[in-house]
Amino acid sequence: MSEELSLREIRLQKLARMRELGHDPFAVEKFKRTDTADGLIQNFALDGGDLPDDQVDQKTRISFVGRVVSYRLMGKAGFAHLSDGDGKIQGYFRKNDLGDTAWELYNLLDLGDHVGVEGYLFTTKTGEKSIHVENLVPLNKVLVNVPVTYYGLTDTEVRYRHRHLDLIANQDSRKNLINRAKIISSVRRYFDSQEYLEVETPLLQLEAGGASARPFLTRYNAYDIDVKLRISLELYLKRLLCGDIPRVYEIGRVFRNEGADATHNPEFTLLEFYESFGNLETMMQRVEECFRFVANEVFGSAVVERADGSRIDFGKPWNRVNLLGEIERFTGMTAADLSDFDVAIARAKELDIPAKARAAGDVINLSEERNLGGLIEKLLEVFVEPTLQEPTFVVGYPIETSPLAKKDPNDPRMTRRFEGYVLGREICNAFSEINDPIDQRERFEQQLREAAKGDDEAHPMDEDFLFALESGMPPAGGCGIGLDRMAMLLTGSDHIREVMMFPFMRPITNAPTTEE
RNA sequence: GGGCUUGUAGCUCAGCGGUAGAGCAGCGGCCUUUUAAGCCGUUGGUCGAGGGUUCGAAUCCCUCCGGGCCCA
Repeated sequence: MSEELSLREIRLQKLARMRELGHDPFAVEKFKRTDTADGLIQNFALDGGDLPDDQVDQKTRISFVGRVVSYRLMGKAGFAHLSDGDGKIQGYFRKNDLGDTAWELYNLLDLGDHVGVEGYLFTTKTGEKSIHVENLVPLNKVLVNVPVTYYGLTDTEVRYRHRHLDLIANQDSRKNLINRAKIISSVRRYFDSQEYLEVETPLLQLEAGGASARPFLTRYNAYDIDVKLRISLELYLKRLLCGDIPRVYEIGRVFRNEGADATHNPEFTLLEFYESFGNLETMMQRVEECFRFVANEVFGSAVVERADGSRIDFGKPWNRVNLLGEIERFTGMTAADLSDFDVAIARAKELDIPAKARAAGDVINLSEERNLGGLIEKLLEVFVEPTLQEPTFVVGYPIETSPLAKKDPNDPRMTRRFEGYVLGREICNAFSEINDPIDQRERFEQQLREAAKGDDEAHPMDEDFLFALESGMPPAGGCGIGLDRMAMLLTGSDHIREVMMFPFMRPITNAPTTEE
């Protein structure tokens, strides 16, 4: 073979030679495998199978399919490790046992090719459980280098842009991403087991509501109208409560037109669930049960041990604290101090809150705060959130930032809303849902006033939703959980991209070569 | 949006003003139980892109394009 040939050309020639030999890899449609790699290794041990070579049970023939991840040719015999993704097992190939054709096929293999093998199990001189291959069937031919080397693939950009390579090369990535899928499947099983109905609601909406975020805009040509991609699931799910579906949930993609960082991707997977005749305490129980259920199902224990060695116990109830109480505890600002915006700002200056924020490694600029609710949430974020390492529900959120939550009957400034925190990170948001259509309309009107003042994340008016409330919605609790963040929490991942198969990546404009 | 950091062979990385390197992968040999096989030989690079400084730039400077971390 000419040495000037590219890697691709060399492999195409090998492919051509395989076809000459009557073994076109791409013509093969199926290959029956009897075992997985992990299964073979385990059964091997169960059989007491570490037999010396002369006692090998040649009757137990097995077939296996895998990708070539190592290749050692030694004259007229050779080895190759075959991976089925989750595990790998070594194959031993001998010219005398394979015959001339299969032996040449073995010689034509490259790292990354898929092959089917048939043979029997044996243990090598050095003690590795292996397949003594008697028949070899190439199942494809890779045309580029596949990163199956000892060094693996560490370039994060390549890992995210070409996830299949990451899945081949990195067992840790593979495990995280598979666990993410299992977590979501387990969440679904939990709600199914609790008589919740799983539904799907529209992604294309005329007004994107249910959360504070800017939507993506798109165009519906047939109707000649602008539409928006949803930013939450909330309003349609509550319309189903109005339709007397008492327990309903959706796991779906939502889209928020904002920056991407370690905890944000422009599209992410949201779980929202609503339960008629329940309130925020009901939601707390659901969250506790759901995390316990998922931890047990996916990780085999209510105590989750994360990759970084830390442990979280979902077996016990979450801590419950009052938002204003915690702010007073960590800042000295009392509920009375936080009863009026101007009073609060003056008191914050007295207590030198900005300096305390700097001491905590954060920033509070009092002149940037526009209303009491915003200030309260800022204080929470800077002084309280970092302290919430154990699973904790923080109860009682300001009315200005909670336009869909019922008022607290004991404090008109606050709502019957909580957020759940673990390891200092917000993990869920829940409340007793407003079912008073008059109250809800007033809240929306207040949001319109905020929008007029320049808040581009203020909630839009939604007459169809209000009509549903006027038709009668039972009292209900509702809760949202970002499942990507839940997966980060449970797998110990520090970046949202580690638990999303295909995170959004900025396009490459000066197109570098991705092959050759 | 701001700061720091990073981009060199298919992969993992070194080189940081003086003729682009190593290991692995690839290609040609030898080798019928190897283990990141070994031995001999060998191919492979617009050093992310563009501009500047310099006798000379992967290296120093500027802009841009990606990635990561921190902050907003």
